[in-house]
Amino acid sequence: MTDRRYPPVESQPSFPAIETEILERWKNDDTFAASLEKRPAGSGEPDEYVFYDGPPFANGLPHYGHLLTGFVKDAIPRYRTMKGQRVDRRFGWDCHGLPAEVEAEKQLGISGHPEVAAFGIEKFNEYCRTSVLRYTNEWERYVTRQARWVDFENDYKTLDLPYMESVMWAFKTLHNKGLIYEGYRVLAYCWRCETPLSNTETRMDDVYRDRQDPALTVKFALDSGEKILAWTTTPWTLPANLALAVHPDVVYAVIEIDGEQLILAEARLDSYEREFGEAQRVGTLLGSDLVGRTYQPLFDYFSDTESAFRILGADFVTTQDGTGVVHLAPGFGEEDQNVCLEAGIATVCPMDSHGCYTSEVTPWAGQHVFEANPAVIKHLKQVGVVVRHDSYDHSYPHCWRCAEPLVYRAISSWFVEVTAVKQRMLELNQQITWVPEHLKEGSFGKWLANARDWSISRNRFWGSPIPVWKSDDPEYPRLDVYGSLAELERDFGVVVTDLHRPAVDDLIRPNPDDPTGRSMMRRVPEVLDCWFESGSMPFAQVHYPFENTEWFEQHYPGDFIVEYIGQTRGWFYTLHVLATALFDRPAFSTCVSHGIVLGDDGQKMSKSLRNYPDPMVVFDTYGADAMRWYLLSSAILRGSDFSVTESGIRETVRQVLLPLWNSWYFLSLYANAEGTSGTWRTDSSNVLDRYILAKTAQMVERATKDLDAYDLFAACSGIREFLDVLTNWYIRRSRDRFWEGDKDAIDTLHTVLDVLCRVSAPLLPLLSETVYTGLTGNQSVHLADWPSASELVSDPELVLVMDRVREVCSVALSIRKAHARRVRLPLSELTVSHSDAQQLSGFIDIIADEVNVKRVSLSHETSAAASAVLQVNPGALGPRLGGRTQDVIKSVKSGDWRQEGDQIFAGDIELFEGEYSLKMAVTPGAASAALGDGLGMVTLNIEVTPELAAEGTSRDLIRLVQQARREAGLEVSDRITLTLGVSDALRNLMQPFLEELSSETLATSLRWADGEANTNLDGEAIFIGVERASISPR
RNA sequence: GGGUCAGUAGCUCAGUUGGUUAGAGCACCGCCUUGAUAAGGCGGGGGUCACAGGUUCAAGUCCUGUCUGACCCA
Repeated sequence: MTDRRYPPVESQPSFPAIETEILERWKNDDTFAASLEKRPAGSGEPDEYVFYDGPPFANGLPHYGHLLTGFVKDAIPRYRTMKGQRVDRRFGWDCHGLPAEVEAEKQLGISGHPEVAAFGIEKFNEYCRTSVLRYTNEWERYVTRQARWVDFENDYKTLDLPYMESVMWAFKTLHNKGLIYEGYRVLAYCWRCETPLSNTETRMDDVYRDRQDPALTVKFALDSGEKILAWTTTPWTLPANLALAVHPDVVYAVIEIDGEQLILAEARLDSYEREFGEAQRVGTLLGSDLVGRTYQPLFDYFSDTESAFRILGADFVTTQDGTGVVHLAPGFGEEDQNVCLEAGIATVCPMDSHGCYTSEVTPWAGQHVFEANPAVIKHLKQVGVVVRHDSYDHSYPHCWRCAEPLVYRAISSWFVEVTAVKQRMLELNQQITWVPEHLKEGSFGKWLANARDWSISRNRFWGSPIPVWKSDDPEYPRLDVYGSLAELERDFGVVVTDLHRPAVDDLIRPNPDDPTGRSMMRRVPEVLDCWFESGSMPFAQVHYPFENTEWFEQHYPGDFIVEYIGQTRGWFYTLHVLATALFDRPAFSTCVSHGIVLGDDGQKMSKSLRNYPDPMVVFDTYGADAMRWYLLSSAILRGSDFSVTESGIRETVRQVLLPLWNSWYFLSLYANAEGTSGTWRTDSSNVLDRYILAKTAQMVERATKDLDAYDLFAACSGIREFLDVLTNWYIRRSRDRFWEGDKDAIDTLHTVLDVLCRVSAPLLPLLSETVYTGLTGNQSVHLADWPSASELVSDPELVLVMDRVREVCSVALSIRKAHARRVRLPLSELTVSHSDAQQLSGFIDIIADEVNVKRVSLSHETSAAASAVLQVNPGALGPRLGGRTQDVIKSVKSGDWRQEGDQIFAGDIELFEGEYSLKMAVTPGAASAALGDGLGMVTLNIEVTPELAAEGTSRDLIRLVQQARREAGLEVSDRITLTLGVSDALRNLMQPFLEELSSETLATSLRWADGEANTNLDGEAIFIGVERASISPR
């Protein structure tokens, strides 16, 4: 067993090469599957941990945002697995939705509803299907390369028939609960493409362009006698006017001209100078005074509309332009519609899908609304209500496909009545843990509180169908909602194998309520918002409730989801809506929400700006673990945005990966030189060993706490700090012991690295795997158990004392620096003066060695080089003294304090135990420095005797020889013959140190000879010759 | 216009229930070290904690307002 050797470890590793090797091994051994099998599913909590994969939309390659989310989606499940829980991870694909259609249209060179219909819905959808799956292989390649373990074979797709059936079930269940209704929703609409546009589409670049429109100011006759002026840039909407809006707080002027009293915002009077320059001001009103007044409609097409033709109050009214009075046509404006709905005014929309007036607007029926503008204006002028007609330049949205100006139009839509469950959603939100925490009551909570009904239908082709069939004859109305394939089969008599259009549209049957047998039941044409589908993921991925009902009950809500912060309005929200409405439960118990990944210039990542390193290049240059650590240790996991820079990734390699690797290299080097390897042991009595084991235990505790809190940022910091202690203290101070093959040291470092690898496994899965498997010979670190601090050493006192030792050394080195005494130059004595100095007694060898002094003295006396300084403790002082606290602090700072026996006075005020401490300050110029707690100090004897100087020179010489060995390319254990060419004086000076020189440099012989000087010692040019000795005893 | 978050060193960010002299990494400068060495250590400069008020014995921290930025909503 003990003759086991570590595998050879490269001193200068290629991390990408190591990573691909591990990935290959995982693939061959199917380590992921093994890690699942090792944790058999039990009865749900607590031996299972439920992770929901938020489906990406894969119509492009993954970018940093996806990779970051993927790293978190991997790290947390790996951690939970090591903690003993089973974590199934199914990959999910979001397949439906507008991006797929847009991509298909682009590739097919067609655009808009009429063209798609002409092309054929079946062919079009078939194209969408292949298009969305085109990138799946690439995605798998990236995800695998980033070392994310996820089940691709058992993935779920929103286009799968079982998935779609579950979505259908959800729709019907909501309908049965009375939470689905059909209504109107105003959307941006392209009359040429005959399609509504989504928010995303109206926010694309180049959508807003300057355009000149007619601007019309018209008079509405109030029933109270005055006329109120409204302004519009869409005169064609005036026939559909149903109300006017004023701002309740705006001041409106009443003016009189030509016997008419006119009302408009006071702030707008100036801009109507031309028309009303002669008018008399006869009154002033607040908007709130006007609210509720009624007026005569301009047209009589909708004159019997209930509650219409009134003045309403609305906050969005401004006095930036127009008259401060807004004409409302609820069918043609979203705000118009909202205000009107609140006032109980129905939505009318006398425009057909081609943008032409319907027959309701009799004179211009069939005419395109834009073309009808002049006719409408002409008519209004004829009836004498036009006050002004001019033109207006403004930025106006255009269709991004066909560049025609858009209109806003009320579209028939299906809604989920979110407002009915809003209260419950807020309550259930209380059960969710949010990271960062402020999201709960912040963005998410506020968003819930203002939730409006959710429009879930889309006038599109590629998606889950709205499962509603309607009678095509209003004489015999009937509406059927379907919730399963079986129901469809029952009514339509065919086996349904595809729920996509057009197959699903072909399901037609006679209306059972129509005795004439003429009317037919036809599906409504819309498809579902794809967010409805992704929100259905927890149950739809397992085909609930048609299958897996028991499984679902045990795995809902999920334990953990993570996505970027924007999903508070997206996936997080739709999950929560459906969970509340369907199951009266939250969908997830913890949600991590990270920020946005930016380019190296702080701007959004942009291919054209080339402001970020290509992920695959980073994988090939630095490796996936470097990228993972870099992202996971950044503030992005605390919700803020974060710039990815190549230098940052390089820095990660230097600060994290290399130290870990170097520690492993170091251990393997010396253990293998000794012909041995380490074993798990925590019982070394060496203080350094005990210290690092205790530090390791603390590191484990902290990492566990941080990972339990999903604080990957903090977990990374803790490990990094530990790496510093490990490499810059433990290993550096223990070099000699390793050189001597000390088994305690080898076993201890072996044990520490074992634990470190396991703690790092979620955060550096590839590197920790290489080290761990090399170290232990075990199959995988990811099959290991998460370490527990109790496996190690608990010795908080030792940790405290050793940390004090490190501080003493650090202070001593700074004194050397201040007095220009290089470390190779031995000094005679270091004195630590501290009331607790004796606790360092077991460590004086370590200190002496580290700071290169002959002797370390411990003293509890205050050194002459220091003077006492009083420090107050305001925390204790404040409660007793109140307002006088500051006086005391001021006195003490100005030196106005004194000690009388046991009593301490600051000014006139006596201070008591606990309210102050007496500390030491160092006299300037002395070779001493205070310790951090101010209760002690370190003094260095900086006198350099000739003996010490000579010894220092000998150390310089040893170092030069070592350098020469290295330059000669010798192995660490090679013996050498050494040739020195120095002056006689120097040779005499070195005489006492020659034995040490030989043993330190493994010189089997030392020859004095001349030679051309090739280096320099203490200002003297000397020659050093190094040759490999022929016999190597090892 | 409203909301959320943020504003701390040249850059990226920590800063725990208010408490003495506000920290880290990077970058810069200087020094040192080297049998882990194309690595590492020590030290230095660099801060009106965005601004203005307020609460308090005491504010980077709590409150109010303003400004700036990001995101969301309108």
